[in-house]
Amino acid sequence: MTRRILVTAALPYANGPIHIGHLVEYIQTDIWVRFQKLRGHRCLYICADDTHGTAIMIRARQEGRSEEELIADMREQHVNDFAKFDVEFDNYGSTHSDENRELCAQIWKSVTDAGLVVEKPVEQLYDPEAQTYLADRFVKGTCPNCKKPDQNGDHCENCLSNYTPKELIDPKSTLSGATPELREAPHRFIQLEQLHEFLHEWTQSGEHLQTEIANYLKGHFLGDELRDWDVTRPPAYFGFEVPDFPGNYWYVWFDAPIGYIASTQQWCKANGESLDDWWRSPDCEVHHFIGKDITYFHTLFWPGILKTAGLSLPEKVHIHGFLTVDGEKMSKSKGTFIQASTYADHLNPSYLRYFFASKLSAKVDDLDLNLDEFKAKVDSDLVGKVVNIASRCAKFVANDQLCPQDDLTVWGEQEGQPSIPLDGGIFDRNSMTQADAIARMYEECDYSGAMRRIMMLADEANRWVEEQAPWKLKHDRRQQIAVCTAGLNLFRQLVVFLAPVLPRLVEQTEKLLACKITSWDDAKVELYGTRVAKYEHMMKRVDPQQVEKMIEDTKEAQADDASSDAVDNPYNDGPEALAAEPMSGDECTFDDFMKVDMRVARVVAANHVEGADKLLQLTLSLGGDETRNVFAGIKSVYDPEQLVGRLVICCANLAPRKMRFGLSEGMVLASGPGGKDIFLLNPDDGAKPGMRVH
RNA sequence: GGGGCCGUAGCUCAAUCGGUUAGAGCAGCGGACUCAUAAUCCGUUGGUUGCCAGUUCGAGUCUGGCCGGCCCUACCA
Repeated sequence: MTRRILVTAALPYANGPIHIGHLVEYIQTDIWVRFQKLRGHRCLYICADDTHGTAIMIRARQEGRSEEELIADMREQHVNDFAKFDVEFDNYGSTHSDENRELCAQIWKSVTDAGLVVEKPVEQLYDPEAQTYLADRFVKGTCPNCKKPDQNGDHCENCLSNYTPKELIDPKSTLSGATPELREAPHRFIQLEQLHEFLHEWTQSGEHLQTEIANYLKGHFLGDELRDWDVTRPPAYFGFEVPDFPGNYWYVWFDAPIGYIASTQQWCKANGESLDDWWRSPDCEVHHFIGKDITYFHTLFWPGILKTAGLSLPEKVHIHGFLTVDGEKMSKSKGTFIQASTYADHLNPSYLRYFFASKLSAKVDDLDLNLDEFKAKVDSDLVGKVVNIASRCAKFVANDQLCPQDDLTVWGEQEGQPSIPLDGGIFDRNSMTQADAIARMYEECDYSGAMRRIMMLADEANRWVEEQAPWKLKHDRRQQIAVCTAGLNLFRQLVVFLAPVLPRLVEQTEKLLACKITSWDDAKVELYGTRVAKYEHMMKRVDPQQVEKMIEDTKEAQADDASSDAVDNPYNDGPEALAAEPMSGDECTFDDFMKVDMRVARVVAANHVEGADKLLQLTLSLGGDETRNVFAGIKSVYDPEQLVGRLVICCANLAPRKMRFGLSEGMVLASGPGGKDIFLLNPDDGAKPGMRVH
């Protein structure tokens, strides 16, 4: 039965380039779509740029051009990047389109008519210079709790306390530097709670979501009343004006998912199809692929809206984890924030498609890109196993033809004895049992399982070629061609299995064997008699130098990005630390400095403090009988045992301070923002306790 | 602080409903081969399934606790 399937990947925000983290999703989705198409289903891959919101507005202002210019530019970049990785959309739209404006209006009307919309006043900080309301992340000020300056609008990195931006002392807008004012404006909300029962049922039915996601929603949201969702913003805002609420705009998250439908609409117009066949038909399955960060929107808010508007609910929301590089979150300062274009400048995109496929499962787990593993996997699996089969067979039949069907059969010695296939039945076994098993894994998004199985088959094929040793059959040309024909058929079968992942390998194979691959069932049909082209390498091993260059380029791009006037230094230290804690403007006189008496000290005892979360109690020796009892907030990083005996720097004449746990008679010098990042200062070898620091 | 997910060989991952002696690939080690891109093939080393208890005829799998890691969230979800 032919299915009708509409597939979306999340809309990338038009505020930055595509990086390899994004690509996990677009490649995962692309593989699934290519698989469905290969199976003969009608399948659309729909995506678009997400273009609205304050961030785009601000950026356009900073660049001195219109939002439209900015997003047009960005869209072109995104489309180029995706194309480099063979991510093939049926339509790539934009949320800033006429189609989307109309659909937003229609859906808004449905939601309003259903009685889900209410208006409530909202107090928010307003930047009078930039003339816009400020989201928390656009406000900085002094923490009301610990008085630390330059903290974020909603929480303090120093004392970890939380507050609202209006509690901040001396708040400043990060957009203009102006002091924001507290203003009130009406917002429209969607009362999701009215859909509670439906959402509970839909999310918990076990059909539409991975179990861990269903559990998460149940534990986190569905146990309580669902909060009203604030879906409009007062000016200035870049977005669509709400028709029945003049001067106000839909919040970007209202119109973004509707962009899926708008982009489909564009495709329908271009192809003479009806939108209702894709979004209002029980015969069409809608599948969303998203990252776990936007779970809430796609599993509660979005189904609620679709249900209310009478549109198709997703058959499935496929949620994946984040990409880490070498086990850690991608980080600009570590040079692991690799952009798609930077990767494509140096390495073959097929490598990444295969690597991701080999690591993706149907679970929400994060997936790690370890560059050593990346090289090992690509070299071993793709070059050593799969491509190798072609490489070792094709040259014996180059510019010749594959043998006829009869030559692939080994007849019994005597009349009446059964015949067996030359390959011992490998091809038939694969097409009868393996093809379906692998297809099931693709369908269930268990790509890693599929890749594992395909590699097993590649091993088997290599073993068979080894046994047959076509290179030893020079005396028997006919047999040599027959063996190579069987080998190349095994190879081609594997290429069909890998076709969703490696479209370029498909093209190369089509050229080599002069026969198109258009369907999954091509894996079940052997090829005879076609002409074989001269063999050329289909894929090279990963060049470590290129990997190296990619990382270097990434670091450079980051450095350019961070500070254009930075002094040339080879260490690539990022500006983040300084930015997080700007330098004091006040000058310190020599006398001021001399007032602080810093000494080398040895930790002679260190203990946990009962009842204290962050403190350790240290006994410092300044040599002789001179000791200091000091409480230091370094428990999160240091164990008492590892501290005893080591040298530290302490401020010896700090006024003693009574603390809850006792008297602290000094301060141990350390650096870092706190939390897991605390670094004790220590003197070089040779220093003696009691020495003064000048 | 609240919640979720995870922990299996050096690395990446399997293991159906709880069911035989926990399996693969890579890396390592020993050999073979030389058609193939230092590719391939054969053999082999390697695990107290994070720890402790419980349920069971039987636990990697179920329950409780502990340890460790990751993530979300902390009233714009």
